[in-house]
Amino acid sequence: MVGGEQGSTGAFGALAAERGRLERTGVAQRVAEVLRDHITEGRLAPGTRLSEEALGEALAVSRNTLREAFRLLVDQRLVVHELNRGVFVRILTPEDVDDIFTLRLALETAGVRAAPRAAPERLAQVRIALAQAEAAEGRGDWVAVGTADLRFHQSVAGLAGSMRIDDCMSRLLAELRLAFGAVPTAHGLHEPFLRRNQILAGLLESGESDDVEVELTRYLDDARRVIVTAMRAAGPGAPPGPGPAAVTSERR
Amino acid sequence: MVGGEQGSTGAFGALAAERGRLERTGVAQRVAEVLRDHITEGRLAPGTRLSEEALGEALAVSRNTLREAFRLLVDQRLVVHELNRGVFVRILTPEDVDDIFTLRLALETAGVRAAPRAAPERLAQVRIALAQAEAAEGRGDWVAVGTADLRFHQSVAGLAGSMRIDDCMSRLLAELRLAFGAVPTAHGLHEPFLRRNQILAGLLESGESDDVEVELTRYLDDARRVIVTAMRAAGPGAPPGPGPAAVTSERR
DNA sequence: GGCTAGGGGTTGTTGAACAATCCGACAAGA
DNA sequence: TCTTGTCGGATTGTTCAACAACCCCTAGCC
Repeated sequence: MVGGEQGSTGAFGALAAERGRLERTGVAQRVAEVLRDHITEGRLAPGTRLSEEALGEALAVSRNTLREAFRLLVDQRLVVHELNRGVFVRILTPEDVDDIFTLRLALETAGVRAAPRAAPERLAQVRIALAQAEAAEGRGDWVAVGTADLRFHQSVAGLAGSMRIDDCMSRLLAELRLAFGAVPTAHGLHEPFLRRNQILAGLLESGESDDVEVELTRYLDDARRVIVTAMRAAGPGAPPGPGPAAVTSERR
Repeated sequence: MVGGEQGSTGAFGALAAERGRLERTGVAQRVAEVLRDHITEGRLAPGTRLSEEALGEALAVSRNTLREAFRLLVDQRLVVHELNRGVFVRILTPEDVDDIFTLRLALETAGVRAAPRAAPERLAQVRIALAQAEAAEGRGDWVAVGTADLRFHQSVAGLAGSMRIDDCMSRLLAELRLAFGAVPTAHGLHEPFLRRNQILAGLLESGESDDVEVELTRYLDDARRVIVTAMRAAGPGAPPGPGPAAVTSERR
């Protein structure tokens, strides 16, 4: 997430890929990660207010550090900041989901278009994600299927070989996770899309660029529709997660 | 930039659109704007180190507020933050420019694809930007031509009608401005691309979707090549701007 | 020459304080 | 009853000062 490397891969190019892991993180970044996990896992319901004082005490960090963490989360669109009112866990509207899928289509299309010229590692990533999804399906672990599904699409966009596209995409998918709180993670929801992921992958390997594109467009269109209708059905005011968050108060 | 409105336009729907204007801005945001302008106009050369102490004194804001502003600039990728080392004005490598154009192609392609279904205001924006560029050309104001050119492409991507695509795109173009410091703003540079903007617009109006796409691809490919070669020619260590920045020290 | 230890300077983090702002509640008036 | 004005509590915005942690550079050592 830091991003500003100007690369000079020395003789240890293989190690260079691991750079990001030892990138030392300040307290603020770690706080942001904790909050991000809580949000994307639905433990902090959308609309929840994140009080500086309460959270600062709960996490044992100063207000200033917490505010720094908030800025990172605002950057990822997981929370919104309103002047003199504080920060709130983002509420995704159906219109947001619509918008997200528009951008998603653009990014993934860029990926499949570049597929014939893509680096072998990138294609491998696609296969790996698909395999993970299938394995999770075998175990009946549907939340893992969901994760693998996101990773699959992340790597499809990754075929473009562009750092910025990767970035955009992961940001987008994190945001999309916010909507998953509204749609129950069920068998029937993921199963058909897993099949279509396999179809997509197959088309990708066979190099039928145009076919992949039309299938991808249909795929995303259907997925969008499923999520939007699920959101509309669940309706506002009914975030299904059991709300154990005592640290924070609701939005008005 | 705040973004989290969930609309309930009452009887004053017309006014609701103006909401964003009274969105008050904190000191940090204004500081960030000042710095952004200085950077994009080349008054702060890439690689310049932005010392918290020096800048805080120069702008008469506290270190904490300044750090808040830095976060916003990091978000826009205009500066990079290195832990325990500080923030530096971003140095764009040719690889970065390459990457930027990959994403740019994806976004603008999304725009032209949606052109047939685009809202009339969006199409109007394209025409306006083009007209502005032509007017600036008539005046011989080549920096204005450059600005209008960016706005033109921004509105092309805008045809997709997606808030997030607009966002991505403006972010991208701000970043691209960083590279413009390395390429002299000259007649010969902009003039051919202005012509091709006109061609693009013409194709857009006539609805020849496929033709627009291939022309756009060629266009961006050429533009990328021009900028990259210009950067390579200027080479590292020769940022052409006269460096009046006494507030800050160079990077090592 | 190459390596280690130390020092100067910068950033990271904290805590406290005050000002600005928002929100809800209460009261006064039509 | 409904609207409007005003007040007070609570939260955020901003600043300041201090210390710890860290990086880079240099001096000295082998």
